[in-house]
Amino acid sequence: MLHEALMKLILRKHYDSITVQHIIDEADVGRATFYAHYAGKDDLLRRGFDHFRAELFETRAQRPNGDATPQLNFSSVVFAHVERFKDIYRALVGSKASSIALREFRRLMVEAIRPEIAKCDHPRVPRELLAHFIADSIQSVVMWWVELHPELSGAVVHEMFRELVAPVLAGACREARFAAAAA
Amino acid sequence: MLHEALMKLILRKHYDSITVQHIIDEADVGRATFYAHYAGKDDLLRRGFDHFRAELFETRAQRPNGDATPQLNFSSVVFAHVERFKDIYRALVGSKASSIALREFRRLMVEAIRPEIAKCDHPRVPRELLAHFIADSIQSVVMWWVELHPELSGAVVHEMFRELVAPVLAGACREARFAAAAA
DNA sequence: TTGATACCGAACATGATGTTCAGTAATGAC
DNA sequence: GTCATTACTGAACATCATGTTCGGTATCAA
Repeated sequence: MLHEALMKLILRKHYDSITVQHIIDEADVGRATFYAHYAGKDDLLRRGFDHFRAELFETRAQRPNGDATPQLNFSSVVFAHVERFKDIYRALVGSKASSIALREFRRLMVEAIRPEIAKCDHPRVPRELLAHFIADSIQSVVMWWVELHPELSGAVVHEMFRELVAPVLAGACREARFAAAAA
Repeated sequence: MLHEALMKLILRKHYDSITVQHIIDEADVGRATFYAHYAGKDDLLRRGFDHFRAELFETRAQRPNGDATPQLNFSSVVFAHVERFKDIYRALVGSKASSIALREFRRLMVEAIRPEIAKCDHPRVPRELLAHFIADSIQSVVMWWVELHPELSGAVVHEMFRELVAPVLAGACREARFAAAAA
């Protein structure tokens, strides 16, 4: 209920101007109750990403990536998710909440990418940096999408993402180019 | 004086816990005076980037990029700048201020990159997205650097950045690969 | 019936914000 | 040297969100 209330409010007004009072009014919940569960509105927002995490890794589990080629299976799940909550993301980017939301988003992406590129090895770039780089690549495309071109479909933007990232992977992972083009 | 005071404080304590009172005490300035110049501490932080902008575009002006190949001249200036204020950046990333700092940083990068890739044309990705993508690539490498491996030198990290971005440019810009490798 | 658990909501202390205002210091023109 | 302008001072203030406390209520299970 609290998460839903927060999302409703985010669509209605700027995140920074939302107070705990607004949230509990919207959710029809007592003040003490709120603080019994969450440390504050930022905490509430952060924990909202738990749903996304569950969704993401559930899909990952279904499609295990056995071979050495990074297929970035999860990226389509990510773009589908963002498309679903596009309005929320657009509202979050550009508020002070973005430091929380983007940070959480980034953590998730790195976590999801790490196993994908476990077998890769770039000659001159540490694998950890590569993981962060790809994570931020997703974030980059997503931000451009929701902020400047929300009219585009998830599939189209996803394809642009693949175009941009494929050559990077090609430099680090054997046959990554083909894998990226195929999936 | 106010900018210096804020930087001192950022090194000493977490940005989020810094108040306007702290800043004016440190700078030995009256409260009313502060608000006469800045709308708040976030505004002060934001305007701090004006120095960086000046530095960046001054260098750009000195090294005009006449031909069609994006040399990303400015990127070395960026990494030098970050190295100089590494401690500040590290402190900023991970605070709520990062939404402000990163946003401002990103704007600057996009602004600087746009003319560099003016002559480029990716077959399947809009040029504007490419500009944002490269801007965020810088940000990505910088964040990884200051947050996780601050012991590395700017030159080393800069080289990693080139390695990661070169193949992307190669796909969009004629002879970009060579230009990136040379400069 | 009893105990546990969770929720309510008013009240409160705290602390930061941004504004106001009367008074002071410095700069520059005439 | 005087006057006007401009900028700074610092205390006081109203406002507002925060997070906590506490007595009381509802629900559910043993």
